[in-house]
Parts: sequence; structure tokens; C-alpha cells
Amino acid sequence: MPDAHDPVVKADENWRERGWPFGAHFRAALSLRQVDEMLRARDAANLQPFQLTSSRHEALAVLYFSRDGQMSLGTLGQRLMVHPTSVTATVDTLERLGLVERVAHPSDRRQTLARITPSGREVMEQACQLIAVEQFGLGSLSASEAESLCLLLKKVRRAAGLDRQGTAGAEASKSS
Amino acid sequence: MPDAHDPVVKADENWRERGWPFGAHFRAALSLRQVDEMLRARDAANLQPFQLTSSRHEALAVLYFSRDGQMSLGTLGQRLMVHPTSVTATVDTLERLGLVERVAHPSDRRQTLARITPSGREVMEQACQLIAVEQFGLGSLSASEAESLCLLLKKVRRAAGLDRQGTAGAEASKSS
DNA sequence: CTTATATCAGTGCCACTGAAATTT
DNA sequence: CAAATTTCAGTGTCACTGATATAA
Repeated sequence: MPDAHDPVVKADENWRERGWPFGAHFRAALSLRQVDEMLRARDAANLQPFQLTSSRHEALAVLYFSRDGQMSLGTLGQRLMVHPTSVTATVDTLERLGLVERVAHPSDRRQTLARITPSGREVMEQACQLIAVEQFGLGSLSASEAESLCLLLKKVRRAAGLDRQGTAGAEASKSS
Repeated sequence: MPDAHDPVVKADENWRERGWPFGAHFRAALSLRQVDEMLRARDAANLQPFQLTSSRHEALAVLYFSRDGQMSLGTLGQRLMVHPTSVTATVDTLERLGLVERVAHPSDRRQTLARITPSGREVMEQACQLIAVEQFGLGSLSASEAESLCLLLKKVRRAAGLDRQGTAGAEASKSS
């Protein structure tokens, strides 16, 4: 029962009326975007009480999972795949919030290490607690449905070539 | 065969090692985010030659589908669900690009209408052509797989309550 | 007078570019 | 000397808030 009042279906129809018969791939891409925006909004709301944005949260997550809880700014930038200047700005804010501190590199005085503080670890765990209890916004899916979603999306990721690197928590260790 | 080198699986393992047994919902949400970022990057690359950003493209799409090809800035803002000042800025740029023109409202002199130009229509169609031939970045899925993805995501959208309004092309008519 | 509409000025965030400073 | 690392200054985009001008 494909209900005709679904905005996604409606959009597809609008385009078809103008001579663009898009179909399932269009509807899937549009649905994906909408759900992702929903999840982003949810994430942002959960992180806001901690003064965290998604960038700051991702940076903090990389440090949280790093072997020594610290990493040079350059390495952090590579993990997050962002520009060096962006790392400087993000770490500035995290430092101001007391979640991270800058530490001199023991041997190379060019480098600065960003180290997660105990407070940073605590905030990280509290924020994740919030997000996890809501099942990442996908609580309406059963475990097997979530698994199906994973498989379909894996196919897309695979075909797209490179899987992204800086994913929150996808990295293992390596400190400086 | 759940390959252990998938970054998404790796991330889930990292969290589990720290005492957070997230599971399928986490992996699904993470996959969703990654695929969406991929699709966004693809979209941006396709729109760049036309000097379009996603905001400008969305605004142009709403005008493209409007009954008279024109709409007051206030109405446009409601469709896009953005702040009035953002509409002003977006229309400024679209006007500078010659894709939209400001027109006086015939009866209410407070209102300004944004009207899509012939050039705007042409650009819209060229851009969509590019995006469509790539099947919206989901060419690796069969039609039935795309349909499955739609159904799973619809379930999430439904549970989340309100389906979004300003979706590109999801609106019907109504000009001023 | 109140309301509606659009705009302007300013803020915050995020990512960039280019240039500078320090150290290797 | 050249290369690596971080930082600063500035730009562009996008979204917001608050204030203002105009008109209904």
C-alpha cells in the first residue's frame, strides 16, 4: 500500500509530471537525506547540553579511542580528514571547555599534542549514554531491520570505493 | 560473511570494548551517515559547475515546481523551512546568477516575489540530468533493493512523526 | 496601533586559502 | 637550505537573532 501522501512519493510524482521518471533510486536517495537530517538534528540536540557540536564530538571521540588519549594536532586532522586550521579551531574550543588540553610533544617541539582530560572522558560517556538509549534515532526498527539497512548501505559504500577514515571510533590506536 | 575490516563494524567493536554494546542500530546509523555524506559530496560536485549550492538548488527547485514559477520570499522560506533572512541571502545570490528575478507583488507592496527565469529553468534541468544519470549515487543498488531501502527508511520517517515539508519538488503549487 | 514582510547588521559555526613562525 | 607543524588572518557559505523600515 504505497500511500500517495508520502512527501517522498509526491516529489517523485512531481518530477515525473515534468518528464523526469526517476523512480526508486530517487525516492531512496531522498528518504536517506531526510532520515539523516532527522538523525543529525537529534544528535545535535543531545550534544548541545555538553556544548558539543558534531565536529567537536568527533574530535573528542578520536582522542577517546586513541591509545594514550592524546595525539598531535596534525594526526588528529588526518583522522578527521579536515584542514589543519580547522583542527586548531576545534581544539581551541575543546580546550576552553576543559575537555582537552594541549601538551608539549616530548621530542619534537614543532608538534603539539591534544590530550583528552578526565572531564572529557566523562562528557563523552554521558553524551553517548543519551544517544544510545534512543537507539541512535532508529528505535522504530527491529534489530533485524537495522541489520538489513546495514547490508543495503554496505553495498553502496562498497561500490563507492573508499570507506571513510575518520569515523568516530573506527580507529584503533597510534598516539603521536 | 561479516568482514572484520569494515570501518563501521570496527567502530562498533571499539565501543563494545569500552563497555558500550551498541549493535545493529549503531551500525545502521553510522552507515546512514557515511552514505549520506557521500551522496552530499556527489551532489555538490554536480551542482558546482552551475554555481549552485544545495540551498540554492533547493530554493530553485521549489520555484521550478511552483504554479506560476514565482512565490513570495516569505512563502519560499516556509517551504524551505529556513529563516526569512536566509531566503533573502539565497535569493540575492540566485538573482546575481540570473536564475531568479525579484518582481513586485501586484497587490501587496510589502511582499517581493522571486520568479524563476528561463535560464533558471534551463540550469535546473541540466543539473538534474547530471544527477539522474548517476542514479543519485545509488547505482549500485537494483531497483528492488532501492525499494527495500525506501521501505525501511519510511518506517523511520513515520515513527519520527512529521515528514518534512520543503523537500525539493515535494510541493504542488500555490504561488504567492 | 498592531501585524506582516523583507531587509540589514551582527554572531556562530564550519571549512577553506595563504602567509607566517618555529623547529627539524 | 628545504620540509614539517602549528597558528594567524581572512574568505565563503549557511543558519541564526535582533532591530529597522515599509506597508497592510
